[in-house]
Amino acid sequence: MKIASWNVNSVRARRERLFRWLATHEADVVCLQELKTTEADFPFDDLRAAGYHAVIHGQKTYNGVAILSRVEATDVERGFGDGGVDTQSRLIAARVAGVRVASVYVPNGQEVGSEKWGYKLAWLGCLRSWLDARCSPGEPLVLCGDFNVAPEARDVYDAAAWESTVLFHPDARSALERVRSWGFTDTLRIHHQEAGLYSWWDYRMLAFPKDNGLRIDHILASEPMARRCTAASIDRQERKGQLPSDHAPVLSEFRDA
DNA sequence: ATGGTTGCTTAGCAA
Repeated sequence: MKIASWNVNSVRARRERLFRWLATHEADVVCLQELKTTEADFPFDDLRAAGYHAVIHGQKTYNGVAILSRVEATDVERGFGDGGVDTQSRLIAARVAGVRVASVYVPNGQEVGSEKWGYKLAWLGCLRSWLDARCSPGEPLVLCGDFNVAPEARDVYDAAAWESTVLFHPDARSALERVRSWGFTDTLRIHHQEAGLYSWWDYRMLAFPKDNGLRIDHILASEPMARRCTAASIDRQERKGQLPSDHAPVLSEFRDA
């Protein structure tokens, strides 16, 4: 099973690129983030024609997450399901061919110390609570998405400079580690140890040509899935050319149970 | 050096 995760930064703006990418990579499951649209404007019909079912937790203008799958998903959950205060569409989970898949868009946090920063750290705490309450480390589970946090210095082009920002601040890294330590393995690091593997580059300041990137998109696997992980990669190619997303897709492959 | 770019929505915000 080939599983991908991609922050498309508007599914409408990325429509052509998305369909071209799906046809090229033939993933079994694709988690999307930052749809920036509701179900009304989501291309369900064209995706069906391309061979994908889709379940989405949409939102107008901001956020929005989806799971595309060759096999139809069941047991769909939208949000933390706690009847709580979270009005932003940042989590969808479902079962696909015996594997539980979650697509998350963690808040960016904007500026350390801001209200949005507090929301980011609280949201990551809610994600850990959701895992504790609704999931088991012993089940086949993959948690995919834009976490808006780079785990380690080797995931950041200039760690010292980025440590004071929301994407690599020690408090953000601690909050991410608290999620990971629930029982996940970072699948990219099963297969690749080198520094400089990035999934996001700022649109500004020639960040991509200079390779000033960070690895903030992750496919985390529970132990039963980590054992089955045979490959992991980042599709840096997709960041090139005219009007790309600012994120590259990340991919991991899993052998059958 | 608070710049620079993209998307949504239409002047300003979010990333």
